[in-house]
Amino acid sequence: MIAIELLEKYGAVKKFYDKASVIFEEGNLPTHYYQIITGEVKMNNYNDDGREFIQGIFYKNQSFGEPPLFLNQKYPASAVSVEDSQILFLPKTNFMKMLEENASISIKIIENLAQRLYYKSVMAAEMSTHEPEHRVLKLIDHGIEYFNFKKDANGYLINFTRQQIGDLTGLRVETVIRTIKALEKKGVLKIINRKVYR
Amino acid sequence: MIAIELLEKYGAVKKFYDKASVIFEEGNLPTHYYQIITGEVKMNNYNDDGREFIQGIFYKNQSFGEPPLFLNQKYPASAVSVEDSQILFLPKTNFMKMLEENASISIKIIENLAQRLYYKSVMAAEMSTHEPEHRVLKLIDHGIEYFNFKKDANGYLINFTRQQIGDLTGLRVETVIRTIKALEKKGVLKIINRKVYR
DNA sequence: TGCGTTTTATGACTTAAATCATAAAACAAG
DNA sequence: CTTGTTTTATGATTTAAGTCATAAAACGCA
Repeated sequence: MIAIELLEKYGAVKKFYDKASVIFEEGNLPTHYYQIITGEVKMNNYNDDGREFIQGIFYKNQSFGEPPLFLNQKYPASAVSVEDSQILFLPKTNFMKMLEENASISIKIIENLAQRLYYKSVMAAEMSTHEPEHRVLKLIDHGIEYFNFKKDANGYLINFTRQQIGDLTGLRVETVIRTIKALEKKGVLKIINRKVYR
Repeated sequence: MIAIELLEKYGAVKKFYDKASVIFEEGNLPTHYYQIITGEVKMNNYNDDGREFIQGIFYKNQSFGEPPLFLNQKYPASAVSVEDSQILFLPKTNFMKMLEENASISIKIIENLAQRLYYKSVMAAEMSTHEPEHRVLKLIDHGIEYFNFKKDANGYLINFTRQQIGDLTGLRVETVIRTIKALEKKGVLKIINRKVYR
């Protein structure tokens, strides 16, 4: 997260997105730096037969879509708002200028990329094992650590739908539903009127 | 890649590793920055039933293992030499000092992390589709673009064993062998005395 | 408040990749 | 050169997750 005042100093502007609107699309070249003021954004792919894969979900104060911006490569995935969202836009050239003039920003960006790479590494290893229980549980535990899941008397409320868990882990909804039930039976998580707690 | 002279100026030292030796292990805390002078290094995990997953393979002039170094987190994978290798070691504190004093290094690190994140994103989407032909071909094409595959009259020589392709894509050797044969039959790659060309 | 959509749920069936077994060719080491 | 190991190879069988069908509960919005 970069301070909003600093971004605005370099010319960033706010834009509003209704739920389910496209912010940028897979295959396009990056033109801006994006940071979420309010709302929720997912980055996703669709494969040949229309199946969705969610690369990641981003919340308030998080940025997304930087890697291709730095590499001048096409976006490998699209960005879509999951909720009504307010996004800060900063044109690439201004963003680069800001980086040059504010050395301390670089280390923040490095840490942010490192964090995301860490997540991808862990999930890649999980996804290669093919064991649904592992995959789902790793995702949930990662979510607790890095997303804004709320804790209450029942534990952490996992703020994902079964479908989202499926799209994040490469599993089908039915498999996720059955896996979550199996994990409940094993006592590692709770289902309280359809909501998942850990 | 950071200039060797600069690294040495900050106190980096060379170490030699025989083929198949461990450079650091999953679960340990990072202490150094590592850069390959000669040789080849893989980063890998083993899951509960002993199955290997290769996070990535690194060659001459490439660095590896930075994300946990920046985050102060445990390594999510181990680093093992694939060939006899010469590795440059720079202690973390010196590395951080070097970063502070050489702003231009930061942007290189950012680009490097961005590149790796890009690869992980593409492979994650591929791996979620479950179609072996897709996965194998994406890996091969990525290898051509970013690894040191040599081109000759037959095309690019894919310098991976079937087992390595399996460990990088989450497929079993037998599946990789059959998939490569299928891809050959379709004419998208060639097998010339057991070696794969594209 | 009512209606369409999304989410969760369950059972039956199919299928593609994993597993198991076995072996030949190539390579590496002594 | 011999021997042990790794790599490539192929066929038979198993199995776990995907697919398909169907539906109830919950949610959202008009």
